[in-house]
Amino acid sequence: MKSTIPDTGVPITPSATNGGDRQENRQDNRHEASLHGEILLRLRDYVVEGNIPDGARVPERQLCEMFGISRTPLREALKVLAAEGLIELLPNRGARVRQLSQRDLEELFDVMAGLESLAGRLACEAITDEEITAIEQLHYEMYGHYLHRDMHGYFQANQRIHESIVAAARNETLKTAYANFAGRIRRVRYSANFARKRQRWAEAMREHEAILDALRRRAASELSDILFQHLRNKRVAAIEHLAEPHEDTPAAP
Amino acid sequence: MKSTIPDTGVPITPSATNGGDRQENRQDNRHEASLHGEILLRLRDYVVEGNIPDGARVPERQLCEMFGISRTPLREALKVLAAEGLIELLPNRGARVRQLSQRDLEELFDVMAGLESLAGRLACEAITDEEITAIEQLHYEMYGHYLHRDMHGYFQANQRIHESIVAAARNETLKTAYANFAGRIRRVRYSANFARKRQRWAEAMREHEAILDALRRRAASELSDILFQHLRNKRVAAIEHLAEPHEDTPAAP
DNA sequence: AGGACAAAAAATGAATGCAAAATAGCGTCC
DNA sequence: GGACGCTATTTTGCATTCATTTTTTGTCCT
Repeated sequence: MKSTIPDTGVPITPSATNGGDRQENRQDNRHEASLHGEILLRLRDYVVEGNIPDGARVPERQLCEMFGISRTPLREALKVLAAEGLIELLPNRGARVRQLSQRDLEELFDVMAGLESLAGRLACEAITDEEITAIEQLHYEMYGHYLHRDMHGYFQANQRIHESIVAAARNETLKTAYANFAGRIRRVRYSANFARKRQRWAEAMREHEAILDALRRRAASELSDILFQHLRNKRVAAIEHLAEPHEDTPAAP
Repeated sequence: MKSTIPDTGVPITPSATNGGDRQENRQDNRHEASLHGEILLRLRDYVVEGNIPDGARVPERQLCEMFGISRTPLREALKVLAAEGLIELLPNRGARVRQLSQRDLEELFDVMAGLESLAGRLACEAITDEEITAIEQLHYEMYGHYLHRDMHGYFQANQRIHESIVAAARNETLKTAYANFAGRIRRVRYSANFARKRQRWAEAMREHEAILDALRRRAASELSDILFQHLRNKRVAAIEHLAEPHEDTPAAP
C-alpha cells in the first residue's frame, strides 16, 4: 500500500466516466461538459465527504490516477476549490484540506444565518400561497418525524424547508451563494450530527412554528429576525456539540 | 496593431513584475507568491475595470502575451474568475465576460443588501465606542462632501463607512464574501456613477443618520432593517440610472 | 547514538506540444 | 446574387515535458 490517503472504500474509477447526470445549480451549469468541470464536481464531493483528513495534503498524483486524468485539469479544479475556501494552496507545497477552526465555523454559521435571513425577507415579497402550503406540508411532515424521534427524516424535512425558503426568495445569486457556504460546513455536518439534544430539538420546532407564522403574514423584517436567531441557535448547538469529544471516529492504530 | 482588445491605456507590462504589495483580503493571501495568483489578481482587475467589452471573448493568447506568461496559469485564473461569476466559460468556445442583465444586478444588490444587513447586526454585538466614533467622523466628513456637492468625496466616505461596518462585524468570511460581490458590481459602478439625483442623495443622507443612530444604540435588528432598506433604495436608484440611455460611453465607429 | 549536512527522490509550478473542435474563408451550386 | 457546403486556420482542452523547490533519505562527523 503506497497510498497515504486512508482507503475509505471510495470507488476508484480509472477512467473519467460519469454515470449520472448531475443537477448542480451553480453559476454555469456546463460543468459536466468539460473535463475540468467534471473533475471539479467530483473532487469537491470527494473532499466534502471527508475522504481526505483535515489539514492533510491533497495528493495531486494520486488523484490524477484515481480520476484517470492528467494534472492540468486537476490543478484547475484545485484552484477553484481554493477560491471557494474548501482547500488552501501553499506556495510550492501543494494543496491542503482547509482545517476549519471553531471561529471559522462560527463565522460560516453566521454568514449562513445572514443569507437565510435575507432569503426570508425576500421570500415575503414574492412567495405564493401555494409555496407556503408546500412549506406547511413539510413542516407537518417534520413535526411527525419529531414526534417519532426520527432524526434522519427530521433533518431532511428541515433542510427542505430551508431550501424552499431560499428558493422562494427568487434570487439565483443568493441560491448559489447559499449552496456554496452550505458546502463548506457540510464537511463538518457530515461527521457531526448535532441537534441530538432534546431541549434544542423542541426549541427548534417552536422556532419553526414562528417562521411559518411570520411567513404566512409576509412579515419580512420579523421573519428575517426569527431566521437569524434560529440559525444563531443552531450555531450555538453545533459548536457546543463539536466542542465535546467524540469517539465515533475510529482511532488510528 | 494586431490587438483586438480596445487599447484603453492600461499599462502592458511584459514581465510579471509586481510593483506594489497588494493587500487583498481574500481567503489565502499568498496569491502574490505564485504566478497564477498574480495573474488572477491582475486579470480580475483588468476585467473589472472594463478593458474587455461586455459579453466579449476573453482572448487567451493575447492576454498571455500581455502578461508575458504561458497559457497554463492564465487558464487557471480564468477558471477561478468563472467560479466567481465574473466571466463565463463556454465549452470549447472559451471565456466571455459575463454580461449582467438587469435582473442579475438586482439580485446582486439584494445579496449585498443582505450581507450589509448581516454586518450591521453582527457589528452591534462587537463594535467598540472608538469604532463608532470613527464612523461618526466619516459620517460628518461625508456630510461635508454632501454640502459641497462633492460627489467623489462623498462616495469615498460613504464606501468607507460601509466597509467600517463590515469590519466591525468581526467576520472574515463575511468580509471576503462582501468583497467578492462588491467586485462583481464594481464593473457596473465603474461606468455608472449613479446617485446623481439630488432627491436620492438627500434621502441617503437621512438613512445614514438613522444607521448611525441605530448603531449607537446597538439596536441590531433595527439596524439590520435600515441597512437592508438603504441598500434596497440604492438598488432602485442604480437600476433606474442604468435603464436610462447614456452618452458618456464613446460610440464605436 | 544523535544530529547536521548533502544528495537523491518526489512533488510542485509553469511551458510546450498535440489532438479535437470551432471559426472563418472560399468556392460552388441553386 | 445569395445560400450552402467544404476546407484551412485559429482556438480550445488536455497531456506531456522541463525547471525549481521541497522533502526524504543516507551518510558522515561529533
